[in-house]
Amino acid sequence: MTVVTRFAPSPTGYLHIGSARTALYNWLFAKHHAQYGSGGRFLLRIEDTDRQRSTQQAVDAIIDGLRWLGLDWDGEALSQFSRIARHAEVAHQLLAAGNAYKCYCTPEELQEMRDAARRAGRPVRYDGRWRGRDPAEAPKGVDPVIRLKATTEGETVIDDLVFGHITVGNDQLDDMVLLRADGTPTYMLAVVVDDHDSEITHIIRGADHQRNSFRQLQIYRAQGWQAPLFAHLPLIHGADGAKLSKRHGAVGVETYREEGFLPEALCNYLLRLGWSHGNDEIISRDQAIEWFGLDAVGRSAARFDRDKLASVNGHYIRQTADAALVDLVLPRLKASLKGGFAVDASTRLMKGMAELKERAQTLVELADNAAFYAHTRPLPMDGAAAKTLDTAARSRLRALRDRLAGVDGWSAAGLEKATRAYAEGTAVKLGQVAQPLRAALTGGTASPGIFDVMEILGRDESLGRLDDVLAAAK
RNA sequence: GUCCCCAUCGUCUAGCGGUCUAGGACAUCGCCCUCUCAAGGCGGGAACACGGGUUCGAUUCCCGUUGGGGACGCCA
Repeated sequence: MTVVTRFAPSPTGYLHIGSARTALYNWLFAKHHAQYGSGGRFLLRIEDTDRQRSTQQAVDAIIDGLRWLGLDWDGEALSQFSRIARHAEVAHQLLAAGNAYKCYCTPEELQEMRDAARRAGRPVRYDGRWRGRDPAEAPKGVDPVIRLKATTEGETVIDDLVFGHITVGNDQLDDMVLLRADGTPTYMLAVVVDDHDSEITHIIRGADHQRNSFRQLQIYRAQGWQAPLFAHLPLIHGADGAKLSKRHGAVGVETYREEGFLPEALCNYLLRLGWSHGNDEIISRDQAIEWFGLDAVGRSAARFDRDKLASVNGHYIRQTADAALVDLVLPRLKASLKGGFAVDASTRLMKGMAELKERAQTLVELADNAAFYAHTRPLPMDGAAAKTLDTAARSRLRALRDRLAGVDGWSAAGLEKATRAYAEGTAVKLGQVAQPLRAALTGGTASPGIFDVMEILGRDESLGRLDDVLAAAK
């Protein structure tokens, strides 16, 4: 049997980090079955029936996010809105079959009903007052909604692929609205119809949909349709243990992209957040496809830990080819350095990347650390660097300057040798010379090995930067 | 309030009755390396929520308590 999964986001303006994980799991599940089972497809459907919220930009944000993460879908993305006629058709079938009925309650009446229930400590739900009522009693001028005539006795059980048996009494499920007064379908109806028509076999979605699944199951039953299998994913929480939302800060995938996280790293982190394969932490996409299964998905909610994400990102940065990192970092540097962007920045970055990438957890950090390579003279000094360049340090640099200038070939090894010889000759620790050098050449107090830096900068640039500092001292 | 679900280090997790004096990763602390910062190596501290069962034996199974989360829309 071919597995068919889907990701069905509603366009809210960004791809939520939790939705991204849901998409990833659906994608992996389908890919796994495509490669190691008897077939798998992953579909994308945009739940855009709420016309107010659904803008093209919001849809684009989701699609961009998925593309960036490398989660491709089979076929065209389906617009749920394009299928409202079909949804209405099913609602009317349900009505004709006696599995649904018209309800003439006004929104105010429903609100009162809920308030009263809450006050009395009763469960808050529709009391079914139009369930058996004669439509002849319908009030004038009120357009009815169509509600499902839900089963009231017994219980509904889901054999959840991650939670196991979950049960709810049918008396807990009320007669939900299928078709609004204006004739448009509700989410509850549209999802079921679309999932059925698309022949979805596995619905993998957040645990916040658990209750919806029970209710939707009743629609499948009423239509005599075979229901798909359900797998609910524990939610991702913020540091405070509550469902991850805007108030927790960055919640959209594109924010992480801007903050310099690699898509592979984000996917790896998200994969491990709620799913495990023994003690494996860094898992390639191919391995993930091979190993992924719903049985290893955890059942408790996980807190989003940015530090761990950053650590994983650091791993991926170190794994990424130098040239690719240069391409990623160059635009960031051009934007931040503006006019101070040196012509041979790209060449220097390429040479220095191997050492640079050991020292960064994000592309933002990488760009910051690489800025001294890309900057034109004179280099700006940060506070600590300026402090390092005190009178004593400057005089040492002045003495060292010509020795360096005399080094044949300007290689890191030769420069180091000359510097060490100078330090030994003047009974000064290497650090007392190397740190001022670092400050003068990079404008900071932390950098890759300073002799490598000098080699990459080249003789003219290095000496020039040194002279800038020495001249400023006069 | 009603219903559903969850429960191992600070965090993510391994564990699927005895292999547990509970393993890994992130974070944290210390040491090594060292021209700085990283990376890397070594090491330390840190958890089975509680109470009952079941069993020869429970982190693992069952029940309860406590704690936490989610859902209760003519939103999706």
